[in-house]
Amino acid sequence: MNGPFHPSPAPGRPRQFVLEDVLDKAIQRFSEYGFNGTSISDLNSALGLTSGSIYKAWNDKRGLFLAALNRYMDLRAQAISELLASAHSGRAKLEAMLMHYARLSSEDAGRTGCLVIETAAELAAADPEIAARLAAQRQQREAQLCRLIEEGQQDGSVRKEADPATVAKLLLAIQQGMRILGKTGAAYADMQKLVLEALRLLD
Amino acid sequence: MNGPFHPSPAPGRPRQFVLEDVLDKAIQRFSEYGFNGTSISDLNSALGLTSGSIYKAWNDKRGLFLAALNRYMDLRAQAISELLASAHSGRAKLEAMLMHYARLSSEDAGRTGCLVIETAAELAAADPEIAARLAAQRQQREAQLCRLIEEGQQDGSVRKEADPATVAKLLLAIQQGMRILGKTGAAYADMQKLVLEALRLLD
DNA sequence: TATTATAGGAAACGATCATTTCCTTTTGCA
DNA sequence: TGCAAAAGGAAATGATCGTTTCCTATAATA
Repeated sequence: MNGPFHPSPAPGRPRQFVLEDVLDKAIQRFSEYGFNGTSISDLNSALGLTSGSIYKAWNDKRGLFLAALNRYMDLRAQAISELLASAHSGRAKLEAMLMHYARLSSEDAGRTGCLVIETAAELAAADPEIAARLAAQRQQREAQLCRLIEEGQQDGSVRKEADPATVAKLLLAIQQGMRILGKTGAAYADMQKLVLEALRLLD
Repeated sequence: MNGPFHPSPAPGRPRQFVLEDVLDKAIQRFSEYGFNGTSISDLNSALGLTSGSIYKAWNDKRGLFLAALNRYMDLRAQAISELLASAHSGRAKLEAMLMHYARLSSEDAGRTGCLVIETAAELAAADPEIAARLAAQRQQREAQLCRLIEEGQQDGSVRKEADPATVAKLLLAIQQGMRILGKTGAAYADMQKLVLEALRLLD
């Protein structure tokens, strides 16, 4: 009956913050300092919430982290989708995607880092459930790249001799590698040149 | 007078463990679980040392971590040096180096991960001194790759039109990207194919 | 206006953290 | 054989951790 746009509000006092806004702050904090490097006390100031509110909303610290990780993955996938919509060949889409990563990996955004990579580095060995989540998302990203390469091979913008699955892995490695470079500082101009060089893989 | 090979031992009870052996265990532990994910209690069991011995040898947890990080960097640089010595063109050296990374990034070794990348992801924002150390080591690695590319351009094994500094950054990104792929599981055969594809950047 | 349901938030909880203390053990040397 | 010096190791320290408790505040509803 009640859709999300004319909701009858849940009983009781309504939440006084916007979940998504707080998750964005959590993404920033966890990306820079990691899960274990962020205490609840840190989160109290970073999110502007007391422990009570955090635990009511997400059960525990790990629950908040998972919510932030999921939102991060969603946001990034959505940004890529929009990017791809405005490019009109397999190669143009791959170029747009790589240039997007050049921007993400440069300057301040680069130093903030990628929450997925931070999580893989910090928690893959310690938390099998999170590791499985990361593996699944990587598989999706790899498949997406593979489709774009095949699209490029069909429209003639990508060389036909390339093995799509292998090039997809390689491009994914380049994307993630740029993110690591960004953690210790990368100039946008350098990352752009790097991407232009990487595009030779499609010729 | 006394060289390191016929030392008059330091006064007092001699250390009952080999520093390097313990550091290797610390490298393993920190690579998998990170600095903040490893407690002194964890180290007691992982290293087989009590807290007293750890603190006498390295002052504190961070001191042990820095010693492990330095040893890790040294070991890896040494392995690469040996690899390069047995290759005889710029391209062959770059190929050997990339194939070395394919091995490091695959299977169990890949899941263990790279301590440098783990540290960049976890501590670059929180510890400026460590961040500077990482930036310096990255600069060295980049310069080494750059020299190998230039060597290849001179011996004709690498295309002369490539900008060595840019290709160096790109190869470094590929190496580090492979390491991230390895954290969520990578087959050696796939990483090998990835490297062969990447070598097209040198044509 | 009273009730019910949930959020906000301060304070307290036990557990675990990194580190230190202090005593024992092992070495070289007088 | 006793002393100085440094390592090994158990136990204790204070701080901080994640989490819970409990009370207040704010909403819809009867």
